Amino acid sequence: MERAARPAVERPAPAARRANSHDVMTTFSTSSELGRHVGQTVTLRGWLYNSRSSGKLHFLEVRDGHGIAPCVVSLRDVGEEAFRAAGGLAQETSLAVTGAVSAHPKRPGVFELQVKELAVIGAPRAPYPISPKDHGVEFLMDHRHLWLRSRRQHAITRVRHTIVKAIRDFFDGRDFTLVDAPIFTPNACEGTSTLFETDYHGQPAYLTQSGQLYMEAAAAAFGKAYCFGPTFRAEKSKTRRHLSEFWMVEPEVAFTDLEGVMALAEDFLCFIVERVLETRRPELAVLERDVAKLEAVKKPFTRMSYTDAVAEVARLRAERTAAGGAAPAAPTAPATGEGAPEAADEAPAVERELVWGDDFGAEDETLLSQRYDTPVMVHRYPAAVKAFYMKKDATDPRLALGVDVLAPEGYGEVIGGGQREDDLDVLEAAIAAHALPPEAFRWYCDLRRYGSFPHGGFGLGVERTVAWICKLPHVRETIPFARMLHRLSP
RNA sequence: UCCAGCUUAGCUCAGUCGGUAGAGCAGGCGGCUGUUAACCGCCGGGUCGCAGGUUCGAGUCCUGCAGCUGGAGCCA
Repeated sequence: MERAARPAVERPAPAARRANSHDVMTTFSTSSELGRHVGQTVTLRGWLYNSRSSGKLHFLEVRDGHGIAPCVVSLRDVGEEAFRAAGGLAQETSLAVTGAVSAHPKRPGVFELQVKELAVIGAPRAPYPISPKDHGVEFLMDHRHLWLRSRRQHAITRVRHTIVKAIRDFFDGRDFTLVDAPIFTPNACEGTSTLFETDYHGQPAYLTQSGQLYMEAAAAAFGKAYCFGPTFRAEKSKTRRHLSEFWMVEPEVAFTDLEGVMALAEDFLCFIVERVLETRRPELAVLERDVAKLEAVKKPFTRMSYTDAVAEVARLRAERTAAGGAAPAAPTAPATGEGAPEAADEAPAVERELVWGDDFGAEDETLLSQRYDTPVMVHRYPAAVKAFYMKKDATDPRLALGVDVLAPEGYGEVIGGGQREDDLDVLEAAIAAHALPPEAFRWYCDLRRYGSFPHGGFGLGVERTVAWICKLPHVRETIPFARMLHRLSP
């Protein structure tokens, strides 16, 4: 689909590089376009991903950023000197190979190059650290700058790209205006989470944990608005679902209610999944993702009140105990050549009874979300466990009009949101009840002071969404350079 | 912060009852005309995380520390 701009060094003359040119030797191509050049001679530039040899034949897998093309070097075609050189190339040598394109004799739909010329652009100065066998998580994360080259990481990153594009297309297509929220904030948006503190010209400032409050201001200005950017949490979380720096998209809509927010979240997730299925089948195949599970993500999603969910969790826990007491299976990815880390066995959690008023634990979310093929929308939580800005349910003031969307297959919360408190007096009382500094929220209260309006929105965590759609065991593989409790480099 | 597990070659791991270090990959050399993490033969490669203890003797047992991994809490 997208085609990268070609750097200047690749340029002979633009006209000579057109795919329809039958001009041999000057047609540059990419591995993903080889099928359009059968019978022609093209040049590929890339890196040696792996090679095998069979006496008078070398098989080079050339990785060019788009895909990996099999290239066959025959002693008969290139002569003894070039043949020997081709056999001695180290992994990740950058090179240019020129040859005729043909269909792969054994793999339908795969095209290979019968090499006539091979030029080394840059030979590695040391053996490439990531060999084609298994590696551990720590080693791979230490070499993240190189790990990105691997087939599996390439596939994940391209799915992430498509998800990010789908997010923008969805909101842009529905007349939302992009309103960027600040990264530096003077105080905790929600007053609860642990934030990263910085020195802002002599006064403390915090890295944002949410753009939501700013989006409420944007909703009053634009009707429908969203922000999309990095978000920071300083909690010392060490789990497969947490990063210190992650990306979040936060739409906010004027004149809507909880039902409207849920309908938007539902359409949004369906749009993202459909887009990935439309454009990233090859990448999902590399990841050995069961696409039937994604194809099942269709409207309507299961909607369940918190009160019903508590009963459901209690039932599921009892069922599990009866079935042998095993903890719910954690999401795992198939182990592949690049050493996909296996999820460790779940430690059985200390099981205290879940009573009405408690928030769900991670295990409860897993239990619930494994139960259904579609995401599950759990709504109307106890107000006591939710943020101060959530609007109370008029029919039961113990409840807040919030919703969490749990992704299927045990992935848990990918969206959190709801309807906001739009009554100035109630909001000011909530700020006082949470012991928050009223002056810091004066501008936020202004939104209710000058033409208040019912409104709501949600936040979607990009990395958790990528992990779910790719069925990855850990969010650290969903972002190019993860920032975690014990990971600040590369 | 708490709980559990792990730490042996560049990488992934094995190492029995406490008796003095082993495989695969990567690297080097050689072989093979359709390989798919190719395969076959040969070669080089070790401060067994660190500190202390028990013992005639510790990779192995004990104590402490460090690092990592997973989980809890918090959350997207």
